[in-house]
Amino acid sequence: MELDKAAVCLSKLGNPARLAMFRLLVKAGDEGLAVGDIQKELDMPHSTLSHHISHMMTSGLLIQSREGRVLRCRLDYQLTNSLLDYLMEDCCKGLQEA
Amino acid sequence: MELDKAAVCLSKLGNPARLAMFRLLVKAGDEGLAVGDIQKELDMPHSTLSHHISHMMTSGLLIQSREGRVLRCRLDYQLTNSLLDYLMEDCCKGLQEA
DNA sequence: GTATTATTTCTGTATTTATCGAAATAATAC
DNA sequence: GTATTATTTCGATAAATACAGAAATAATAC
Repeated sequence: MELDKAAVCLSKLGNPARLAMFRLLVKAGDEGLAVGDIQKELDMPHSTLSHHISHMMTSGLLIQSREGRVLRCRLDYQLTNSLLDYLMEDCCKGLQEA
Repeated sequence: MELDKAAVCLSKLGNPARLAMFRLLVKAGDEGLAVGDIQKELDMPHSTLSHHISHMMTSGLLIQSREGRVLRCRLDYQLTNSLLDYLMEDCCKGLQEA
């Protein structure tokens, strides 16, 4: 992963409401959660929640798919893992590039 | 780790300049880096760099120690690992608390 | 068609964060 | 003591982000 991409993802996760949402989705796993389910857990105005969801989508960490009237949210686990790997990449190898 | 603590750490890492600094320190390992070394790599005004360093310190991810005229920066690897662990904790276990 | 449910988009305001020059502090050298 | 080096703190301005009410869209049910 590139630094700028990682920074965007981390900045999105760095908000308590969005991190709480992320944690719910981690627990939910591949099934994901409907926006309404997230709303029930986090209890915030619709517009605020939706704003946070759209932040998460622009980072790519969250993927939405419509199921009738319901929008279901899932994490992109591959991207999530790339992000976590990136943080510790080349640990303790020293500063020289390559 | 608690959600709010994790959110603070992630928000600090979510800035490109600070993430670049974090990555340098990951590569540097236990030796860490002097502020001046970081400055050389990142090339930004002293005051801006110092501001970012102080952000990293308030999160606890970065620890400074004085060595004569030089301030040396190291990562708190234990905290860093707790943060990474926290993100994926209880993955796919479902939403019920416990 | 109208009503209901689920969710987003719009729009504005409040708050936080980023940036950086100039002045200040801390340590060593002379 | 003065000078030099390393780094921070202060203070101001610019930019980004968060928040939430009201209106809009999308899908289903009737």
